Amino acid sequence: MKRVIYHVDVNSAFLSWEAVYRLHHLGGRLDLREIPSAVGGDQEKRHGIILAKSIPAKRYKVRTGEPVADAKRKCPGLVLVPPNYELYNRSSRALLRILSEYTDQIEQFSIDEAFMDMTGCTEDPAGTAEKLREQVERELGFTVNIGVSCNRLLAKMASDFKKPNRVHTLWPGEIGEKMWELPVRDLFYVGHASERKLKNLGICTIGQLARTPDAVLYAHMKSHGLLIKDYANGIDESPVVTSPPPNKGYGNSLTTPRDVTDRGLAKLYLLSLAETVSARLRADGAMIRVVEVSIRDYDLRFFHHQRTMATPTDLTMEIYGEACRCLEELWTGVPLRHLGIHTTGVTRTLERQLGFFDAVDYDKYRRAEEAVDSLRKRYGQDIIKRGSFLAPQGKAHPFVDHMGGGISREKRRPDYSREMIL
DNA sequence: TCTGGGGTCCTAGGACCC
DNA sequence: TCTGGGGTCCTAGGACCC
Repeated sequence: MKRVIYHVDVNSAFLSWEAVYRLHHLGGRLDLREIPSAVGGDQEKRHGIILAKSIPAKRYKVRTGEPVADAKRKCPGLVLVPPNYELYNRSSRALLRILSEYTDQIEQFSIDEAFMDMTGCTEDPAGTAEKLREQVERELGFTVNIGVSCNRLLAKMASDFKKPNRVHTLWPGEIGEKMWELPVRDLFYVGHASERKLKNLGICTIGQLARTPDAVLYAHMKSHGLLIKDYANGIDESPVVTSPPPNKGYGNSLTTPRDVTDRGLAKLYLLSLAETVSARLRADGAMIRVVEVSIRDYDLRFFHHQRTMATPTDLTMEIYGEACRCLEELWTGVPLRHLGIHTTGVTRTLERQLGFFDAVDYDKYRRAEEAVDSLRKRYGQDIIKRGSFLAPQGKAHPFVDHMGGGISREKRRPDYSREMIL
């Protein structure tokens, strides 16, 4: 049977969701989608990047991921609104509910994108996609593009054609006419670095890439060159995966409101990060052996350093301790604007092998941290705070809420990264 | 008016073992 | 003493995605 795959992509997702919310719940008349506008982080907190923009803003060359300051320079009248991740999660779930009326073979690819395997579900793939597109607009008030083809790659490429509120097909027979003329940068998995290498080889369009000999691509780009050549020819056998694979790693990071030069403050940030990371590990029944600390300095230079532990752990204090040792070995004391903890080497067996010289009474600490987890789950993140996060006068420590979320690819899981534990 | 935060995968070199 | 080859693990760095 011929495969039928849809890729559903919410048009200007965060911005559309803000626009609909303001129209329906705040009784406003202004539709953010019709004026130059964007969702952006707080410049004061140094989170100032564009997370989504309206189509009118796009005409001013405002780009997702660029600094808010740059966007304002290009488009002085730009209306900026702060992000509201809770709203986006709700909107995303509402979309998924409608998609699930058409098939249960759904892969949520990010908060605003999903693949659907519609094989055997429709005699008229494009027509059914039109019905779905109309239903989303009618019931939810925002619009989607739907790409229709026989595999994920082509469906994804098709959904990126003319926007908004459109259905496009990209069957194998249409590749030459609809995809090969596009600049190579538009191809999935061709980023900045690949574009530059390809340009040096005289390859500017997807069609040129499709015809380049394997040996040339392998010599310059190794296996990635062969992957994108397959994509340029519309070749992709990957299945629609309905449940996300288990995490290979867990990490959190934050940009600090001011450069950090004080070791004590840096370690306090690490403790906060260790708490959020290890709470996610415990919630997932995962343990890790490798702790990595990453830093970005005032000059935006990036460094990281990792250590491997003898025994897997999910304890805040062990991860924090290892993170501190990483920081000591890594940091020369240059002012920092960003810190992160990433853990890898995941094990999912809950039994911990007790080392003979295990210094920590694991079970005792584990029970204590689990108790805090469940209190926070029931009564909110603020129910318990560490003493070290409180300033001497009993005032809260001058931290900001650092788990901002973002242009997230995160799948539906307990959403610890959104909440700040401080 | 300087550029967030969450991931995955690949490559390459060195250590270490057989 | 000098010569191998293959495998795994660890670490760092880079590229890509949303």
